[in-house]
Parts: sequence; C-alpha cells; structure tokens
Amino acid sequence: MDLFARHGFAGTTTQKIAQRAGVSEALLFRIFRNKRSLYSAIIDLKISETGEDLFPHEAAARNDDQAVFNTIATVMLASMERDPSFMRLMLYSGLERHQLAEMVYEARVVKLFSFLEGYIRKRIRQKAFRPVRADVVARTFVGMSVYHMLNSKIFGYQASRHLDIEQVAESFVDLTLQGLKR
Amino acid sequence: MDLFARHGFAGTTTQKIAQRAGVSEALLFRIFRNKRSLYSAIIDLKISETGEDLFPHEAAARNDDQAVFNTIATVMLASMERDPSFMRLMLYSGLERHQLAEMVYEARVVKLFSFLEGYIRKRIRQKAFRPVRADVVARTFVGMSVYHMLNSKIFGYQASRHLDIEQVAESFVDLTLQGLKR
DNA sequence: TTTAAGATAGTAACCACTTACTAACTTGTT
DNA sequence: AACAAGTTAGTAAGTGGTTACTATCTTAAA
Repeated sequence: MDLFARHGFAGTTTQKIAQRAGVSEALLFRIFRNKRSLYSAIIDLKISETGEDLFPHEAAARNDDQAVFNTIATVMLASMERDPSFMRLMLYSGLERHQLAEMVYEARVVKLFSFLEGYIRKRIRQKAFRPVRADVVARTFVGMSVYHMLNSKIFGYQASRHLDIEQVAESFVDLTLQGLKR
Repeated sequence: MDLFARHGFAGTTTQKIAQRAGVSEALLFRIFRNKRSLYSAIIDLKISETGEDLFPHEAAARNDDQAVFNTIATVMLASMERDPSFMRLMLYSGLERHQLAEMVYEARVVKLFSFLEGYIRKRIRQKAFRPVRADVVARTFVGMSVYHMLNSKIFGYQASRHLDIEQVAESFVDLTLQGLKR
C-alpha cells in the first residue's frame, strides 16, 4: 500500500513489494493472479477500512449549519492529515485511469457531494440560505479541504505556520456560511 | 509531453517517445543526457509557454472585486479546460516528487496566492471586506477552480450538465464575495 | 500421504542507454 | 569554383540490468 501510494502503479515493482513484505515474489503470484489484482485488492481494502460515518446526519436534521459543515471539513482534513497515502493512491489511480478509482469516487465522494447538496437545497427551501447553485457550492466546500491537503501533502506548500486543522476548518466553514447567508 | 501527461514519468518509456516523435531512440539520447532531462525540458517548455498574464493588476487597482476574482477563476478554468495535460503533468510531478514541480509551484501557484492574498488584505484594510484569514481565503478561491477541474478532467465527474465555465466561475466568485462582504 | 505455504532459480520481454556507423550539410582554404 | 575537414542529424543493432511472471523444488503440518 505504501509503495503504490508513494510511486504509483507503474513506479512500483513486484520485487520491491515482495522485499517489503518479507516474502518471495513467487508467493505474491501464488496469492494474486497478477500485479494489477494485487493493486486492486489494496484499493479494495483501503475503501473498506475508511469509516463510513463522515456524514453528520443528526446535525443536518437539527439544521445546525455550523456543525454540518464543520464536521465534514474537520473529518476530511484530519483523515488526510493522519494518512495521506489514501489521497495519493486515489490521485495516482485517477491519473492512471484505473476503474477502481472511479468506484471509490462513485461510492464515497459523489455520495458526500449529494449529501451536502441535499442539505444546502433543504436550507434554501427553508429560506435559511440564499438561492445558490447547491451542487456547485457542495463540491466547492468539499474541494476546500482536498485542495488544502493537496497543497500541503503533495506539493509541500506549508500554509502559514501555527495554523492547525481546526483553524483551517473554521475558516472554510466561516467563509462558506457567510457566503450562503441571506 | 502528451505521453508524460498521460502516463507519468515511470509509465512512459523512451521507446514510445521515440516512436511518437518519429525518430530513433538513439537521437533522443543524443539530444538529452537521459530520460529525466528530456522530462525536465518538457516541463520547462510548458512553463515558459503558459502566459504570465493571469494577474488582473488593473482590476485590482480599481478595486473591482468582481473583475479580480472573475478573471482569475475564468482564466484558470479555461486554460485547464483547453489543455488538461499541464494539470496532469503537475499532479504526476508532485506525486513523483520531481523538483521541477516545486519550481513551477513556487513560480506560478504561490505567486498567485500572494497576489490574491495581498488584494484581500488591502480590501480588508479598506473596510470593504470583513476581517478574514486572507491567506486561507486566497488559497481556497484558487482551489475552487483546481478542484473543479480535478473532478472533471481526472476523475471524470461530470458536474450538472449545461453548466459552462462562465457559470461555474460566477458561482465561485459569488460565493466568495458574499463570504467576504461586511 | 496429502496438502498447503513457502522458496530457488529461472524466463522472455522490456527497460534506459550506448556503440559504431552513415549521409548530409558548413566552412575555411586554395 | 573546388574540395578537404569538420560538424550535425540521423540510424541499426546492440548492452547489461530489470520486469512481471512461472516451473519446480522444499518443508512442515494434518
């Protein structure tokens, strides 16, 4: 997993995988048909182990805007901060055009978009938010956290020091909610 | 360029490059010391050919918020839409840890952050914007366009149909300016 | 005795890169 | 103008090392 996240599919050799796992290459090919199915198994595992409970359903039911947006941003930022390898894996998969990336995308990311879009749409109906393109705003908000971590973890851009995840999340939420307020 | 953008450094072979260029592999190695320096030359070229005039200096001088933000979003979205290979190249470079990616980053992206951050800071001083973290907001705004294109070009996520670049840019600007207004 | 878990030692294809060569073009001298 | 001398642009045919993958052997437990 670490090797694929670091070097991508093409950049990772079965030899290095075997070495790192402390077994022979032959054993790898006894267990997995080929390199690609080993890779797929890793992505499958990564998907299954990421907790599904990113969605703040109860806060959404309470119409607690602050909590809804803050939870999403904080959970996303924290999980990418804790383990950037999933993000790297996904980026590589997207660039290298593996179908599995699409599956994850469909299963997790698009679902999150829909959840947020639905919430925003509801709040617009309730006249709590002004009428905006709910789908664009939902994606934009999710994108804030992703882009922040892309900068920090992939391109090594260190945002202003002494600025932790909670503060960043707060800025995202603050900007977004101000932008949505009537 | 197209091959590196499509398959990354590790995924592109010198044989395929030569084939595509219609020359022999030997000629490649006569002109470039090795595969890496060929890659560097390509990134250098890509950098030099991207127009520097993304920065709406005059709109900033006029304090035309709408124009400042709209120009940045529109130019970024349009250039990535027209030629996604630069984005792919940059993402691969970041993931594969080439120093050149950092150089581009430093030269172009960070400069854009600084420009926008400076503008936002000025407008806060002028009491036109409320006091926010200018650096975070600047990065966030740039990130909206990047993330939008990441979704669309890398992960194949088609945002709501019949929604063109101008409309997306407008949503970004609208949300951001509303969020910044006092 | 069977079977599973593992290793050794390959294999053909492919990788970045080199050698050794030719043909075409410049250039300076007569 | 003629032409040797040198340079440039190009290639065919390799090189050794690496790659994904395999055929076959070894060991230990049931």
